[in-house]
Amino acid sequence: MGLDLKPLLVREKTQLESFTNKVVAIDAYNAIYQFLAIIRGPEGLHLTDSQGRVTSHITGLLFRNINFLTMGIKPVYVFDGKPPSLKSAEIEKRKQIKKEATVKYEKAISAGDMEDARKYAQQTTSMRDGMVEDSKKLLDLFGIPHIQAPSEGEATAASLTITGQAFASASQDFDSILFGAKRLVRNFTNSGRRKLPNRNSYIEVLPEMIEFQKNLDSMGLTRQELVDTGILIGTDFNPDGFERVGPKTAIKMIKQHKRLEDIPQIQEQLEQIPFDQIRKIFLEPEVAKIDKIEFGETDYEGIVKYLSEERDFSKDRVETSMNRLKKSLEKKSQTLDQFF
DNA sequence: CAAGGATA
DNA sequence: TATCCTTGG
Repeated sequence: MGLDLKPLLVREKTQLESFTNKVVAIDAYNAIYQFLAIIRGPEGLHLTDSQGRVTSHITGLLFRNINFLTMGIKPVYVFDGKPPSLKSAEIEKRKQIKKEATVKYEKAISAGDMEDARKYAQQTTSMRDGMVEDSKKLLDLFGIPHIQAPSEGEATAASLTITGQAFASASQDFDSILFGAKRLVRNFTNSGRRKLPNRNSYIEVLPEMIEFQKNLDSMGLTRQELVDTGILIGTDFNPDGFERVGPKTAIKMIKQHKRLEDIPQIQEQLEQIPFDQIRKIFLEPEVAKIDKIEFGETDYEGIVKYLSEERDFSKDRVETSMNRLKKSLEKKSQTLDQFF
């Protein structure tokens, strides 16, 4: 599960419109994963093409990017590279959860409980061969740039906000803040409704902005202290955190003692944790250095062709959406022309 | 998730 | 017209 910084952060409601003309570095895995988890048929199975290849992530990317481009938002997708070796415990943990979810899914199916089936199917979500390639191919057709991070994608996304090449980084995970992202935007989508895990009740989910400096100020911490606070709570690199330490206790400890080494009550546990290496992952992350982010032209026909001919999307449906995008951009450039 | 038809 | 519900592949 990610890092539970939520209770400590100032999160401000925002809207997609305030990102017009801004470059936003999107955590590609995070976005694709979300699509894979949520875009499913009635029994919890993915959408697929006639060859049985999953297409849920492509559907998600198609419509979301149409919306971004329509609004003049400039998305840049950042893909994960090789995870730091310290992440292996967390990765193993996630695998185990998926394994258990698979069993529960099958049980729910044979019991005929479709609601449960869906729930557990979502938890089995995993990235398969080809999905990254599919996604990159679609982005290329859109003319949307994508960046390969050497290691954690969030680290590279954060660095783009620091160099000023991106206005914000978009992800659901709070790790971005430890990586120093100037702005993190969560729920970077415009559909407000999201169903609660349990019942058929819905809640409004709006984009929210988390500003780095504002948060350091409000917490009264330096970035180093924030990273130590994160380690106390538990990061992907020490997923279990510390016993009986949650967000509130963590920040209290750091405020009082400033650094992990100086908190008396955790010294025994601290010996088991490579905290210095974890600090380094967040404070001196390995990131891609990018000269200039280049946006290309959208190949409208190419997108229709790829999706309808190769992935069995309805040609009509894709065409309608692409035409709407084209029209809206033409209109925009016309009003701009009139201006000059 | 996002679109679009159904519904009131 | 605004919200609900189903569908997409």
